[in-house]
Amino acid sequence: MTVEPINSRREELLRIAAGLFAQKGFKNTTVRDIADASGILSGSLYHHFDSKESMVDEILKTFQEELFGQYDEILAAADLDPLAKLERAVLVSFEAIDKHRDEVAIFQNEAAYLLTFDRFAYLAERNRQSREVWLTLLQNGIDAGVLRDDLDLELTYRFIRDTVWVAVSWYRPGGRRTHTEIAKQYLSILLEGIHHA
Amino acid sequence: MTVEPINSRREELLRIAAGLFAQKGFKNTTVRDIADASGILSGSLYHHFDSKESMVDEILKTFQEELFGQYDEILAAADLDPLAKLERAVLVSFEAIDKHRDEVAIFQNEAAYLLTFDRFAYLAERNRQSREVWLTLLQNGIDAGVLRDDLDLELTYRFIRDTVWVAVSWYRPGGRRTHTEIAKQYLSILLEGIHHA
DNA sequence: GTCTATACCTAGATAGAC
DNA sequence: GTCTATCTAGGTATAGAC
Repeated sequence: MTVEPINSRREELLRIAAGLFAQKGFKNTTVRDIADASGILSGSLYHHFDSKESMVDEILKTFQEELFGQYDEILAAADLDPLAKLERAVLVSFEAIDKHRDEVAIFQNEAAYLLTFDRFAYLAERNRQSREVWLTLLQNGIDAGVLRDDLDLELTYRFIRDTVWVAVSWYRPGGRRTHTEIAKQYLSILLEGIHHA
Repeated sequence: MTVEPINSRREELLRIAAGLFAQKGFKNTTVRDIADASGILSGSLYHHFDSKESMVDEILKTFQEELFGQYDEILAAADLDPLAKLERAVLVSFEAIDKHRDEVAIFQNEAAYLLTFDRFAYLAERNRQSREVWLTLLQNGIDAGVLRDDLDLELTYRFIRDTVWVAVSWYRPGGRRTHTEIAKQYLSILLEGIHHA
């Protein structure tokens, strides 16, 4: 006996829209595309949503609340040392790429464009927050003496951020390697380098 | 005394278009945007170019010929050992980000979309070629014993490719660090890792 | 080489019937 | 909750005057 959530149709439509936004881009996905993929006509979409913008807004907000909640937990975890926290943050990010591929791709590819609209100003705040998280993790590692202190912190942060999220452009679930395996190889390169010891 | 090339107006228009394509995306840049930025009306653009597609086509082709020419030189260089070749390829790539920021950004952000048109099929060929270059450089390093042999080659290739090119999203000439400084820090992380020795 | 004027199409969105 | 029908804006591209 399944309890049918009151908004299941709405969520289904958002799931379909997210797939298209991720694949073709927000601007390049028409409301007719979304309607076609959903088996209805474009006009009918407006019974569920105000606009195309509202759809992508809801998709991103829901996803980001979950992700940043996880980062907060890691930062607050009393039982993890700085290195373990950094590793955990990378693992959690790859988990997000696995579980919420469309949402990550939309945020990666469309944020710059969406930021030109007032209603998406909160995306800039999320970017700041993300920077805070990684910089804190790195600085704690340096202070504890486990991370190199001769590197430019800002560059290192960008290096990590970019390598993690850009993986969404090629990662596919069910591929040769699980997201955990990929995360571990990434961490190995990031921490130890590819130079032979 | 300057020799005015016969096509300078055409190149000027392409330069302006490239800036807009890089900043706003190909689809999201209208021919009216390009005309406005050039101080002419949209209809006048068609005196110089067949279509918007032709413009981006010419921008990408010109850039890629130069870049892949440089990679070929590195691969063929008899006086460089495997590690030096890898370093040189990274440096050349960051140089491209500095000198041809718009073109790199367009290739990074728009290739997936453009590939849906037949006329841009050559972009897939360039991707294959790029993969060949990095895989060869890495394999040569492993064979020579200077690079770790316990990593997934394909993942390592993607790691390098992504970290290098994604820098175009934040690098700005005249910033705190030159492209050469950035390339060297990147190489330091890539080769030695961020873990304290 | 650029402008004027415009054809033609596709986009997001709305109103009211069912 | 979906369909029919349609409005309006804005997009690419063209033709011919200047």
